[in-house]
Amino acid sequence: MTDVSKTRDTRLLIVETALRLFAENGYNRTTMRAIAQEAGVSVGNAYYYFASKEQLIQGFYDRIAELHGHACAEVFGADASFAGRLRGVVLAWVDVAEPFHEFGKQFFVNAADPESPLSPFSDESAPIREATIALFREVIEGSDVKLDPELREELPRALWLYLMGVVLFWVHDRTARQARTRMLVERTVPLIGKLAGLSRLRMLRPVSREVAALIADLSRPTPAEGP
Amino acid sequence: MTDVSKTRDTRLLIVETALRLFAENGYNRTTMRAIAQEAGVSVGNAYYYFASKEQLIQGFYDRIAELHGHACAEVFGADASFAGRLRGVVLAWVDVAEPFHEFGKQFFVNAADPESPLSPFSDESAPIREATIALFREVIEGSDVKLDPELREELPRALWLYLMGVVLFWVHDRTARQARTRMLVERTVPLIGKLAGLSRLRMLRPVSREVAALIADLSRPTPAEGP
DNA sequence: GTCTATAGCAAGATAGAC
DNA sequence: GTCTATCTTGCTATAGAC
Repeated sequence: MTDVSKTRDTRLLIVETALRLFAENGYNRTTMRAIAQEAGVSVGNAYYYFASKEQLIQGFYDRIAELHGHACAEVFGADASFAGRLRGVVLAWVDVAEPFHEFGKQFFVNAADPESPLSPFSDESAPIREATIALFREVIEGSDVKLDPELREELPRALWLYLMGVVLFWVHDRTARQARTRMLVERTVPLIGKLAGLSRLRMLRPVSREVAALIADLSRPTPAEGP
Repeated sequence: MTDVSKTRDTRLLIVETALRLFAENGYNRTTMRAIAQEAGVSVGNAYYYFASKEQLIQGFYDRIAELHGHACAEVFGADASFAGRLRGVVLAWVDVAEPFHEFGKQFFVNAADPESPLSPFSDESAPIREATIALFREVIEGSDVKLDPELREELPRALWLYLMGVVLFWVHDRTARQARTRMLVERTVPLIGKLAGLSRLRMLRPVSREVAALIADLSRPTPAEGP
C-alpha cells in the first residue's frame, strides 16, 4: 500500500469515526481522545491529520454540499419555473441536512466565528460557496423568469445570502423535521418570485438597480486601507 | 452589611473586572483565574455567581443596550423623517459598539448558539430584545412615514431583524471603524425607506400584507407538537 | 513521511469543606 | 458565600519505531 492511499485511508477513518461519534454524542461531548481511541489511532496521529477538532467539521460540510448538489440535479430536471426551482433547491438543502440537525447545529455555531476557516464567508469556504452560487445561477438560467439584466447578474449571490439566512433560522429551529424552516421557505420563496418579477417595472427599477449594485459592491473584497 | 448587598457587590465586582480584562486582552486570552485573581476572589466564587465564562457576557450586552438607548434619544429629538430616524438608530448602535468591536466579536460568536441564553432570540434576551423593538416603534411613530396599517404593526420587529443582520455583518467587518458596515447601512436604509413608502401601492399590497403576516407568525412562539 | 506512546500544560468547570 | 483542591479536556511536545 502506498503512502498516499494510506494517508487517505487514515484520514477518512478518522473523519468518519468523528462524524459517527458526533452524531451519537454531540460535538462538545465527543473528545479527541475518544475519536482517536474509537478509530484505533493515537491522539497525536489524529492531530497529525487535523490541526484541531474544528477542522474535522470540514468533512461534514463537504458531505452536505455533495448531497445537496445531487439533490438539486433532480430539481432542475423536474421544474422550469423560477419559484419552483428556487423552492426546490432550498428545500433540498433542508432535506439533505435533516439527519444532521441535532449535532449539525453545533457545527454552524463554530462557523459563526469570522476568524474561523469554517465561516461560510472565509477564503477556505470559497469552493463550496461558489458551487452553491452556481446552483442558484442554474435556478435562474433554466427558468422562464424575466429580470432586469443588471439584477440577473447579481441575483445568484443574493440568493446564496438568502440561503445563509435560512440556515441561520434552521439552526434555531426546534420543530420536528424543521417544519418551521420549511414554512419559512414556502412563504418567502413566492415573495422573492413576485419581487423578482416586479423588478422590471419602471417604478421599481431604481430599487432593483441599487440592490444589484449593492450586492456587487459587497461581494467585492474589501479594498486595502490607504497608507 | 446584608447578604443581599454583599451578593450584589461581589457580583458587580466580578463582572466589571471581567469586562476590563476582556477589553485589555480579549475574551479568549482572559482566563477565569485571571478575573478571579484581579477581583480578589477565588475561582470557585466566581463560578458561584456565573455558571460559565460565557455568562459574564450578559453584562456586556446590558451595557451596550443602555448606551444605545441614550444615543437613540438624541436621534429622536433631531430627526423627523422615517429614513433619517432609522439610519440614526442603526448607526447609533454601530457607534456605541465601536469600542468593543475587537473583543465584542467573540461575544456575538458565542451568542450564535441557539441553546445559549445569550442568543438574541432566547427567552433570557427578551428584555433587551423588546426594548430594542420599542426603539424601532419610536422610529416609525415619531416620523411622517405612510404605511399600510398591517405592516405598520409588524415593521418594528422586522427592523429588529434587519439590525441583527447588520450586527452579523459588523461581526465580520474588518475595516477601520467598521466603515463597511456603515456603508451597508447608508445604502440599505434608503432602500427600506423606498420600499416602505411603496407598500401602500395597490400593486404591492399583497406583498406587504404577506410580509406583515409572515413576521407576525414567526414572532409567535412555536406551537406545541400534537400528541 | 507515517505513526505510537506518553508526559504535561492551560484553562474551564466542579466538589465538598468551612 | 467563599475557599481549596481536583477533575476534565483541548492541545502541545518529544522521543522514537517503522
